[in-house]
Amino acid sequence: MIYIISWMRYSAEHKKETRERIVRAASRQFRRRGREGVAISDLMRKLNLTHGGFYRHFGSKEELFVAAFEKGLEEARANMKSAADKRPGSELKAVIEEYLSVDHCSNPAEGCPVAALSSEIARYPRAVRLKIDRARSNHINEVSKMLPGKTESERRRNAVVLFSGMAGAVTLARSVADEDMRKNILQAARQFYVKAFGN
Amino acid sequence: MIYIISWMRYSAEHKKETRERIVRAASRQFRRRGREGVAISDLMRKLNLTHGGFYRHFGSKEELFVAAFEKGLEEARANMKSAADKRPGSELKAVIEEYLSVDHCSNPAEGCPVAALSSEIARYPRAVRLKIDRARSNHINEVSKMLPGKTESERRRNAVVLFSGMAGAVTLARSVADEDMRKNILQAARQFYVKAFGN
DNA sequence: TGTACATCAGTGAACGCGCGTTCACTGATGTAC
DNA sequence: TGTACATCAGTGAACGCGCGTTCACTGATGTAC
Repeated sequence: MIYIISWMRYSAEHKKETRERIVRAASRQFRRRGREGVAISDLMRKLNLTHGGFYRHFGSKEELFVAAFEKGLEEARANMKSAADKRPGSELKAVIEEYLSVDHCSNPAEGCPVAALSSEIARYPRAVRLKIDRARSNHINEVSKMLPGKTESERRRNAVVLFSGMAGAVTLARSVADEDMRKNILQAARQFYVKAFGN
Repeated sequence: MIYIISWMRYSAEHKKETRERIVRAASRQFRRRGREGVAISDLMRKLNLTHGGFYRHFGSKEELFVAAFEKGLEEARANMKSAADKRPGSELKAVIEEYLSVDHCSNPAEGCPVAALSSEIARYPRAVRLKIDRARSNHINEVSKMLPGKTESERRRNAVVLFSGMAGAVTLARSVADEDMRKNILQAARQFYVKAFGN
């Protein structure tokens, strides 16, 4: 790692790549620990950088958060796509079962940023939330293509209901200490949403 | 307020009442601002007390949080009961519509603590989460009495799915900056959950 | 009944710590000449 | 082609602030005598 940095230092692509590395790491950390739980200096140290350089890439922690949230949505869509591709003919069912899996529940860092971060986003300044609105609207548009419904707006409504509901179930399960209870929550939700939406 | 304190000072009931006032205020503040967003000194100042006295009532902020969460669940049940009582014959429908109302969405401080706090609880130490498990299990027991289902465990599963799903919808709506979008989310969820569960 | 004393809720200064942000500095690079 | 210079990603000390927690102190109360 260190030698990669040193022979790449100051190359044309270098800054973009560093920024990218910061966003990727931040996206995972924020989903795992929440915004307050991630310190810029820890984040930079994990990338073999020091905290001072952060401000060559971002104006503030807030700006990083927004970029990280967007990156998280992209990753989430990629995960869904790979789950769907594995079960042609039951794509939506596959996505639901993957979203409500023990694996997704136990690994928030690689999971859906809406499930991990919505309740704190609700308390952020309006300017931040407006940027997140845009990223999320786009995400819903993409995701709603999988959903049943005659019109686009009906598919969007279905996507919002399904994904917010599943996010609620995963968030509740994550907050539960008892493992059996956690599994029961996920299983009950899986059964319900597959019946309500799954093909 | 101040003279109430002074003539009650050191009376037998006084300590219990002060503790109660702290829990009640904390419960609202935590739901509104999250755990990190509430400072002990601000909280005490609002009650015309100073921060030093806090530790005569609680061992730590964590201990207060657990008590505040329990108080929040009690308040949430009281709200549900009052919504249900207003519409005999459609109790569950009334509760669903109240939970997914713009009013509940706009007032987290007086709302459901599961919707407001679950995602941060997921990151708390296990000891805290175990205490919250107990309070929440009891809450689910109470709430599941309203739910359809032949057996108690079926009613509990339904309660978990319904309330986690609604909590997810309210949390998502709260995180959205655009007001129309927020209303659309709540309305779509209301329609869906009333159809799926409401009587 | 009156007085000395222990109790303890509440006060407010102080401590320690973490963290976002700033800033003077470094040194490798590309460019102007 | 070689040299002086501007650029700018990255460094690490320092600043300022907020906050949880501690602690010596206050003073009203109930109690022992």
